Amino acid sequence: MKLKFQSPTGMHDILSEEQKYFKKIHDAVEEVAEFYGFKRIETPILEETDLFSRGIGLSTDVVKKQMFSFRTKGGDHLTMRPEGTASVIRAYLQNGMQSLPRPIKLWYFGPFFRYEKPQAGRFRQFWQFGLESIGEEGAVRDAEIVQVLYAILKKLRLKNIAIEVNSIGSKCCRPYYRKILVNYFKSRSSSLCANCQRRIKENPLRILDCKEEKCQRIVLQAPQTMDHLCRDCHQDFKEFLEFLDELELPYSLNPHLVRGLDYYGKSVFEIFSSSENKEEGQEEGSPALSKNALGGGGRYDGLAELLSTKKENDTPSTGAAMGIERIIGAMKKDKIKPSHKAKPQIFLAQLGGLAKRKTLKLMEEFRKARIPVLESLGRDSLRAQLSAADKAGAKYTLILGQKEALKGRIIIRYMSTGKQKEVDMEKIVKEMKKLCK
RNA sequence: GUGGCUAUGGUGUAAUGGUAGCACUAGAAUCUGUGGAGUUCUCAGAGCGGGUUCGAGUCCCGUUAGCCACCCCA
Repeated sequence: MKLKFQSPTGMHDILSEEQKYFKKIHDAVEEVAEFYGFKRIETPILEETDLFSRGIGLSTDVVKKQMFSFRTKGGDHLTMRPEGTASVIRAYLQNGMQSLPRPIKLWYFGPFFRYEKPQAGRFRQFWQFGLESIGEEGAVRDAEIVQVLYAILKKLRLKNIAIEVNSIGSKCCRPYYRKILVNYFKSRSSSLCANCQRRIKENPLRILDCKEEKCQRIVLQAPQTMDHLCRDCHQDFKEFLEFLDELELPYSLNPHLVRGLDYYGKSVFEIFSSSENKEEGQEEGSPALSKNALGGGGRYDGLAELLSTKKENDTPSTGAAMGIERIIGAMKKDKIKPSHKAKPQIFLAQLGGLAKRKTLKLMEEFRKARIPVLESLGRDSLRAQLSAADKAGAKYTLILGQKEALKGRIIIRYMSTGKQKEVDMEKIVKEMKKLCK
């Protein structure tokens, strides 16, 4: 098929089938987040490039090679947002939310952009929702975020949700731990994959997350962050786990969990949906259980300060984000159908110019009465209209012909039996309201 | 950024290198005021560019896109 135009690589139209899933997820997020006191915020899709490069970290993949950046005619450097947290903190600072009672709890839902090679569950334009809880420290806020994410997934009836948690320490202990880790890896660098040998310098924490088998073996023996936390961070993490226990959340410790964005510190977590791999056709040796990251988050205490020119008060914050398309993927694997709206049961058919004019007006009356109706105003033959009504699965067809229009009457046709009756035009909306109950 | 697989109407598919066919969908007629079946008709196809060959949907190369894996992440 040759098309003159095609959507850009990794960017897709979201058609009505998919919209049902989006709506279902959006509604679940809205309901749960609002219940927990989060307020909706929507930030621009474009931001100054520096907001991300400073906020997310210059050495991260996201900033180094995944941003859609460009220069405006006026010379500004803008970037299509690759994630939400930096924007939300910018909005917090710009709108003087420092003067609001803490914590400031916000949620968002929208499209994000990363220049990557698309594959399963990974697109260049993708949708996320996120939660940010700004201005209060304490593990209870981290636990609350996890709880809200979990509640949303549960509301969507997802099964097999797993949460992995870790603490990567903060300013006070991470540098020290990093040094120990570097030493450890250096002494064994010959057994690491090429990638990880490079990482020793650039981002040693990420080695913990490497999937190469030989690296995994080294990582197993590596010093763990948890053993090198300062007292503060240790206490904080302990409390975090206690809250999770109390909430009876299905979490497990993953000492190798590190997040890809620089602003994280202390508690971090990721949420997975695992599902049995039972695709049609025989899969060649794929694992019986596939684990899919739906989202993740953690604490980012220093970000507000980093993004501000003034001296900010301490703004300890925590948050998380989840990928909509990935949740949809998990829903499909779990065979969860998005509830679809009841289909309209009424079809309006018309014959002749006068009737056509009246039909358009009649539609408006049905709309005001909140009764959905279908039509086929473009077709003139009654046969074609009835056929369309049938295909649409209408229960009743209202037939307004020239004769009826002149008399101020209209015909109700019961599609299953073929019986018809004529009623006054004025009473039709009321009548149908009764029938459709 | 690296690698693997794939590419035929709107959709799903078929054709030892030799006339691009089928099904569904859509539109219409049969029936100019009455749907569901039948019949008939219509719209509509090789991603793009090269090469091999008398001849390419089929083989080769390139390219683009899609899917998948690595990487990274949501």
